[in-house]
Amino acid sequence: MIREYRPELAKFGLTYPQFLVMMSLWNKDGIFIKELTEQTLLDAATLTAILKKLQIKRFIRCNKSLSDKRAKIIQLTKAGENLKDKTSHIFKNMECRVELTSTEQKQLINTCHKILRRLSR
Amino acid sequence: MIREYRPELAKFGLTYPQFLVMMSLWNKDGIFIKELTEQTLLDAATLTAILKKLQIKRFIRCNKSLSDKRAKIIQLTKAGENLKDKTSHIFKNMECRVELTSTEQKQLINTCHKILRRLSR
DNA sequence: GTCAATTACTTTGCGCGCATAATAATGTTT
DNA sequence: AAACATTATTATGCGCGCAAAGTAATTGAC
Repeated sequence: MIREYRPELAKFGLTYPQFLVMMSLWNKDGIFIKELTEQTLLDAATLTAILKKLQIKRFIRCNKSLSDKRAKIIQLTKAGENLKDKTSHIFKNMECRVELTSTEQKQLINTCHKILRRLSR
Repeated sequence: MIREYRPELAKFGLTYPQFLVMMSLWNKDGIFIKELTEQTLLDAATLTAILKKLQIKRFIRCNKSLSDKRAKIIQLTKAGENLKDKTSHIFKNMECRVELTSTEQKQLINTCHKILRRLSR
């Protein structure tokens, strides 16, 4: 599925993991990297690299937090915000191509969560 | 799941993709890289790199085919064959940890195949 | 038989994914 | 207040995963 996302996302200069981060920020802007690792399940080291790329593309800004100087606050730029509507069709199209019933979708997500839970204890 | 396989596989000097290739060869030895790409769903370029590593570790041998000098035949060494029994517990342990009922397993595999089929047309 | 198209594989290059270790700021003990 | 542990993030290094381009051998068309 990630491979299939590639050509469409490439039109907006994004890879799938970068898209994941953007989706997380569209859902909640101005958060710490810590929170991003929880939302995306991406590793902190991986995120550092991805955020660097998104910064170069001017989709996000990273500033040191004043309350905790270790932490960084990740914020969308105007261009980053605008990307949300421009890319909203991509997920819908994939959902359509994959053609799972809502029951199948729920079952799949449910099974994956079950596996994750059992492995992480 | 791949991450969880890592520590156990590392004891035998294998990564998960390398293990995938070995499993394929345990199932059918002496095949072309072409057939390995179909069995493992790994890219040919990716396989080239993985096979190089397995060769260095002396688990496989690669020889040019006589009937078609473009193709390479991949064969298990004795050490490679022996690894099969030594590692047979690894998959079983994972199955046990994940604890899916056989219905859930079938559903999951079925759904994944469905997605693959629909994306590749 | 010759030449173009196809096929099997390799090379290169980039972006993760993650283990490990480092750095710097914050919390906690004593 | 000093020493230690913890936390947030970054740096380093290796192994894929895969697109794109390259090489060599084989097949197919004429």
